Amino acid sequence: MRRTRDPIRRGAQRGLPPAAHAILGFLVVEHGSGHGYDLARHFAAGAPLAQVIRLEPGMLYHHLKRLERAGWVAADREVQSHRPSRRVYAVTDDGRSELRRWLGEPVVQTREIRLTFLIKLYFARRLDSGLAARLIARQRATCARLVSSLSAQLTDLERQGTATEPDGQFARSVLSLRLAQTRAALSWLDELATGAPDDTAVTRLGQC
Amino acid sequence: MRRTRDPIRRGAQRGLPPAAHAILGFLVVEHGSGHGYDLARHFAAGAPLAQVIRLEPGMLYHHLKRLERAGWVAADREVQSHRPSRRVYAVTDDGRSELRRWLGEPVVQTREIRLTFLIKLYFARRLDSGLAARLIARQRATCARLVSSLSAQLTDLERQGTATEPDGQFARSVLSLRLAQTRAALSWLDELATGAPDDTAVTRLGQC
DNA sequence: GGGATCATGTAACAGGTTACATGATTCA
DNA sequence: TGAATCATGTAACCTGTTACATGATCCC
Repeated sequence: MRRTRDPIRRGAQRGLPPAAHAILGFLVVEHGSGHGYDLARHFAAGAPLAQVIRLEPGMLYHHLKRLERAGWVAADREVQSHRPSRRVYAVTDDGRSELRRWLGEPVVQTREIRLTFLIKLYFARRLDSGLAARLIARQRATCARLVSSLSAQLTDLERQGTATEPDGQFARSVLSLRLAQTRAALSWLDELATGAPDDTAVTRLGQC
Repeated sequence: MRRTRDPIRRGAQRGLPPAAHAILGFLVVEHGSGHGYDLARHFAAGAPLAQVIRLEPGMLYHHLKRLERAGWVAADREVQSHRPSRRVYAVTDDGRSELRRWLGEPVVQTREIRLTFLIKLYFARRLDSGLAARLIARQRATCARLVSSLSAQLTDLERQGTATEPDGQFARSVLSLRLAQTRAALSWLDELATGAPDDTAVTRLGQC
C-alpha cells in the first residue's frame, strides 16, 4: 500500500532563489516588463552580473514560469510581424514589493555574500541608493554579530585546551577560517559604505 | 546573441564529489574497511567533520554505491547473528591512490576552501603530516597566484577609469570582494602552516 | 511493552547543467 | 548560401533533501 505523501510544499516555504529575484530586478529596471530573450542578454558573457551568476536560457525561462506562478509577474503574448511572437512579462505590485523586501534583507551566512548579497547590491544601487545604504548597513551589522559569535566560540575552544588534540585542532582551524572570511567581508562592507580604497580597509582590519 | 558552447564536456568523467572522498577517507582511517551505518556516525552532529559537511544516510549509501562502481571500494556482505547483515566496503588499491592524489591537490577557487579544502586538510593531517604540509603549501601558492591576478584586474579596471560609472563600480566591488576573501584565505593558510595565533595572522595581513 | 539502536535502503521532490529542437528572418 | 539573430522551450542527466519502509534486537 502506497501512502500518498502530505503535499505540503517544503520548497514553497523558502523564497525563490536569487536568480529569480535577479530576473525580477531586471524587469523592474527595464520599466517593469520584458521578455525572456531580452533578459538573457543581462546574463550573457560580458554583462556585469555575469561575473556573479550564471543563468542559461533554459533556467531563465523556468524561473519566469515560477515567477508567474508566484504572482510576481503577469505574462502576455505579443505577436510581431516578421518575428516570432514573444511572452512579455510585466511585474505586478506584489512583485515590486517582494523585490523591495528582498533587497533590504541581508544574507545570514558569510558564504552567501559572494552570490546573493552581490546581486542585492547590484539592484539596490540601481534602483534606490537609500535602499542600498540600508542594505549595506544591515549586512554590516549581521557580519559584525557573526564575528563576535565566532570569536567567542574560538576563545571557548582555546579555554577548553583541546586545541592540541587532532579533532580540537581541526575545530579550531574551521572556526578561524570562518572568522577570517567574515572579518574580510566586514571590512569589504566598510569599504563599500565609505568608498575608501582597498589598502585602507586592509589596514583597518588590524584594528578591529 | 552568441551562446558559447562546450561540446567536449559531455562524456568527460568529472571526479566524485568531496563527500565521496570523505567516505573514502574514513574507510582508510579505519583500517581500510567499514560499513554504512558505522560511517554515518562520522557525519552525525558533534563529529568534527559535521561542522563542514552534512551527509544524510540516504546520500551516504548512494555515495558508497558510486565508489563501488568507480572501483575504489569493494563490497562484501557480512552476515551477523543477532544483527542485520551488513555490507562491508573495503578500499581497493585504486581507491587508496585516488585518495592520495585527491588529498595532495589544492582547490582552484577560493569558495571551495570552506568545504573541499577543509575536508582534504582533515584527512591529510590524520593520515600523513608530510602530505598535509604539501597540501597547505600548494594551496598557498594557488591562492597567492589568485591574489596577484585579482590585484592586476583591479588595477586595470581603475586605470580604465570606468569605476565611477554604475557598472564599473559594481565590477570593482566584485573584484575587491574576491580579493579580500582570497587574501583572508591566504593568511589563514599561513597560520595553518606556522601554528601562529589568530591575531598575528590578522596583523600580518596588513603587510602583504 | 516501548523506545532506542542496528542496518540499508527507496520515493518524491527540488534544483541545476548541458545539449539540442524548432523555425522564421536578416545579413555578409 | 549559410551563418547569425530572434524566440521559447524540452530532454536527459546530475546532485541533494526529507521522509519513510523494514525488521530485528537490546535495554529500561
